Amino acid sequence: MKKAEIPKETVNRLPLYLRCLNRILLRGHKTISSSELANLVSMGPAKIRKDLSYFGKFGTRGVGYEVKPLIARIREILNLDKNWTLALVGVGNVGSALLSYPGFNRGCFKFELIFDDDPEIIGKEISGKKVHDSSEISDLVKKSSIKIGIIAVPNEKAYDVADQLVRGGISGIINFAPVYLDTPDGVKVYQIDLSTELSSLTYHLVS
Amino acid sequence: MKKAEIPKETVNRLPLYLRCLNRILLRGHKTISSSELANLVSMGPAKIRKDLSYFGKFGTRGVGYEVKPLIARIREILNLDKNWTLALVGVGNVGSALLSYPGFNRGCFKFELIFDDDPEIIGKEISGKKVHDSSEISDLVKKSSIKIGIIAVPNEKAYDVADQLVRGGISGIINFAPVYLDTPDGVKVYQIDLSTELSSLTYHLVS
DNA sequence: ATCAGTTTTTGAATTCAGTCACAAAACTTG
DNA sequence: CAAGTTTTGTGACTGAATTCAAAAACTGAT
Repeated sequence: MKKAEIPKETVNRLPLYLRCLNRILLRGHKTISSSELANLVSMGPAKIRKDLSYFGKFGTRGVGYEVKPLIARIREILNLDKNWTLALVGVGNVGSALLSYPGFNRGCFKFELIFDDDPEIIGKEISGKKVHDSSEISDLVKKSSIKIGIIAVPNEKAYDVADQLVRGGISGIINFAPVYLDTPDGVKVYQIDLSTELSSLTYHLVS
Repeated sequence: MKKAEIPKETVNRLPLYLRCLNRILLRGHKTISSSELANLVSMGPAKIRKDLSYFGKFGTRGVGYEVKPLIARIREILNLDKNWTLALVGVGNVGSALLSYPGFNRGCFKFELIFDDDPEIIGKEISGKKVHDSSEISDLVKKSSIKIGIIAVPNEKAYDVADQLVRGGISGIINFAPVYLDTPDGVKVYQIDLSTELSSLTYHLVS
């Protein structure tokens, strides 16, 4: 596994680069230099060069980086060249927002199973998928090959949902409920919490 | 400004501590030790002590930290003891989710102005606030004392909205559109991007 | 072909964050 | 009040990430 050598901070920046490179490509540029890219993401060019150097030699000196192969390589490193199916739990405001979210990295993410516990919604179709009862989470997930679950339910219910997802054999969770989930070692949790983001912002905003 | 000495990683963790401490307080605990808190957030206790030590001596040795004063102090450091009013642009799925988001740090965040460009929605009331036309953003924001704007519109429109917010005199933006906004120096942008989070996750999920 | 101008590559130097380990402090118990 | 226990606070250490700078490689022009 060569991966282990790539610093985690670098990995965290890759999706950011990817987003910029895709836009660059759309604009028709074939190459980009580290300092151009650095400008676009408000960083130092040296950091970008170092980051990219961790997984091979991409640039040609005097010219810059070829956009297309660079995109392909980053997607490969992040495993975005594979197809990922998702289970979504909770079709409230957040859940619906996710379902209608347009740019899921060029279709490599797809919602496969959708759950809710509202009898009004269960059985209906949303985005062409039938909504299942939340009590069936572990069963249905187990039968599928889904590796990622997304939790978009009220706080109190998040614990139980996480538990069911884990029992269904999930290996990654994205949790929109602002509570801390205690999961076994093999299961990675990503917490997305608006008030946390807001707090980081207010710290910096006072003159 | 003493702030400058606090490592940014520490600041990033404060909201996390805050969330846990609030829950601890609800459970009726008056004090908490660094190792108890460490367990709750899956970290080493030393890191927590170090973090807290950056802004004063809080704990009493042999006992731990008093929860209430600690919460108060963290809220103060993050400037959460002040009232923050927000401008929300875009009342689609994401926008609605935000409006109905319950725990905005004990009411220190409040949506004051709401905008959209859909004639069907403009003029209507949502959460007790009238929805204004997006073309009025810079004017209305300028007249208000709002410092934070939230962008929850489709990608292409995000640039223009950001521009208007900046002209309205905003100093922080939270952007849910997965595009990079180029703002003047005084304006801080926080990017929230689901596919970025997902990508960080997929990197780690392959055996 | 050579030179000037760019821009990557890469190891070294620096800065920053995290861990460790222990002294000092406060509380508890007899 | 003294001995024992717990837990903080912190300086020294270790390791990771970032920046720096010298060397190498490409382009285009003369």
